[in-house]
Amino acid sequence: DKEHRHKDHKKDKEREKFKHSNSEHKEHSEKKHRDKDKERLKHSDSSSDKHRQKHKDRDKDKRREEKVYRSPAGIKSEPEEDNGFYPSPQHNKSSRQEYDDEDPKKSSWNTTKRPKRGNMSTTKTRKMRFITYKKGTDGKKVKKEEEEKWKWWEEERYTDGSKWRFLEHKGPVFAPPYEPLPGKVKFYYGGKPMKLSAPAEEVATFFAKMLDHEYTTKDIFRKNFFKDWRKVRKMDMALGEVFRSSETDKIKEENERLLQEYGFCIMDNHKERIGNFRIEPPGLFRGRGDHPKMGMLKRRIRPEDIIINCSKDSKHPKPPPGTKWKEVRHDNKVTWLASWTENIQGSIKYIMLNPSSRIKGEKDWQKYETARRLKKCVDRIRAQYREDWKSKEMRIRQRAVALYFIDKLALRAGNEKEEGETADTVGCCSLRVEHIKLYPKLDDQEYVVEFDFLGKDSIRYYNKIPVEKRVFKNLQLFLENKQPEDDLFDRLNTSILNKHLQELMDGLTAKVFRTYNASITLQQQLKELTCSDDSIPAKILSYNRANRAVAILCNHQRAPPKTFEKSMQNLQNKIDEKQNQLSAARKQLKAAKADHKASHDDKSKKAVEMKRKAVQRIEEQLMKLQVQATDREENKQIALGTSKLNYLDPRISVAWCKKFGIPIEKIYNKTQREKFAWAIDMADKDYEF
DNA sequence: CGGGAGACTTAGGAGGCGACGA
DNA sequence: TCGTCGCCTCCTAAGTCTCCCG
Repeated sequence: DKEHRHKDHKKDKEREKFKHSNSEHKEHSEKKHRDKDKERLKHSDSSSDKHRQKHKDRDKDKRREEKVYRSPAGIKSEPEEDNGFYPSPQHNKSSRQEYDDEDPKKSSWNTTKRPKRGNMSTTKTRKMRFITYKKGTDGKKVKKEEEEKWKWWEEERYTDGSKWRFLEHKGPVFAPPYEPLPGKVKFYYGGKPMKLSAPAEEVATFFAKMLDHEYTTKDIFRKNFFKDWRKVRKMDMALGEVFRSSETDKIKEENERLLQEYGFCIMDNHKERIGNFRIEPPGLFRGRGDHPKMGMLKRRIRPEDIIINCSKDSKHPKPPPGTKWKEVRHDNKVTWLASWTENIQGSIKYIMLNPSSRIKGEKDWQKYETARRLKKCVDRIRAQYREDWKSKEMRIRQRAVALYFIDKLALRAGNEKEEGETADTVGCCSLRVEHIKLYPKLDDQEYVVEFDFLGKDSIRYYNKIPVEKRVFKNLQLFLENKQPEDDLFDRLNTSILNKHLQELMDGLTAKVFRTYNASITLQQQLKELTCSDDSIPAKILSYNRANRAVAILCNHQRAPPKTFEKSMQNLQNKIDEKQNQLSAARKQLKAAKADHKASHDDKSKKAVEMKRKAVQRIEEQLMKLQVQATDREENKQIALGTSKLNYLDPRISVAWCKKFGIPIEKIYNKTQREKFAWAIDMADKDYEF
């Protein structure tokens, strides 16, 4: 249970094992510190203002002016063009821009310099073959399924900030309405049966569904739930038994049919998959970590809550019979198809496209191009922040130390959060005094900083790292005259930091460092770990290890699988068994040898050879099992998926596969291959991040 | 300039499903 | 054939960052 994580001491201890002072690879040579940090920098009014309680009124309905954009004609059938095979590194490169331009100023992702996206309807559609493997009907045969995929990455992009010209979709799928329990099922309160209205009953079932979950034992959860449930029951009394049961039964649609009907949209002449076309069903809010709002009722979303976004000349989606949309707008400066305001935090939720879509893919690609531009100037930036450690100004020193952490430890930026609205988690800029400990000497290391805080999703970050003396002295200075709950960087926030970064490099923000460091680490690790004469499984193990190095750097953790101990035990049993087999085989070999010594005949010689081979085979099998066990153990609390999906430039992996003859399916599953189609198509074996 | 709304990315868990071995 | 286990998909929370308004 995740929210126990930071409280459960044992688990924390376990986690600690996997965290170590990583990131040494980014250590740069340090000049001798002449600066004795003599000048004392004041931070008189330090931490006061950042701790103010903030209030806000989220319910204000600030409806913006409706923006209208003219769109060109609708869907046209895509021209058939067969160019290339899958994967196809040999596409016509001349037809697209080069993105790895040497001069960052000229980079094609620089918004102002971006080449124009032509009129989409005149652009010839480029396609690639996308192959998926499926089981045939006989259950055995593997069927190759080829599909033509649009190569959006070979087309020009919009330069005017618009995201599309034409957008048509069918709107979201609503959660099926509540079906009341049969009359004989009764609700008992204080031992007495009690009649509940359908809405009250529904909310009661939300709780009931979670009964075997840890959540329901939590005080805050129960309190929040009961408070909201009571509201529902009060409403019943006022309104009587009015429950919208109009569209009850016919909702049991086939999932596939629903997907086919609502799962796609037409954007700029192309059919694209929608990411989340289902509206989130009502239920009890499950926050992560120690969330003050856990257990609150997440209310049902109705058509009247939904804002639809589509192009004016498209066939607008129809609301369910007897209902209306909140609004239909035509804003092509955004990518979402529908949105609504959620009632727990008052934030907006969106329906957007799948990661395989052009609109997401372009953005993803752009993200890695920005990170690659950082690669070109990271030395300069590092030199600069090291220089800034000596600044006379407190704010500059804080900025420089924070940036150093973000770079070295891949910490998140750390926006300020509203107190009491969410779990108490922090990132770099929002670190508090209580989150770090300084050790001038620890074991055999000097100037060690110990980090211990809850980050995103209340995942604990624990790390002890030696830092440079100047950083250490600065930290001591920042800590002066502060309480544990005061901000470590009281003169800094993410907005200040990002503004500074923007000046250092166009498009640079704090999170670019995470992307950059993750990708460069993968590339380095792959270079280091891959042996060209290893077998394919051994190479894949190396890949996973490189991936794991990144996951550790980014602190991507998971709860150990529930069955972990058991499956580990099973594996261990297998290993033991193999070991027995091995010693048996060895004995037999010995016997055969003795036999051969005695008889010296051909038959016994053959027997010796046989036994020798058997021993060898078993040794190999044992080795394999042991490697598997190590791999699994190492991966116990590490989640590889997040970095693979969000931080690692897929072209590095693709290049690696091509270079070593690894089938791409070994490292990317179908979904991932769809998301990274652009990279699979364009990266050749020599790609350098 | 600060605060908040808005848009979009990043995140781990639940649950389903299929491969595989007993 | 059955049970186990690990992978995949879906889900939605929780971040980052930008923009706009007063």
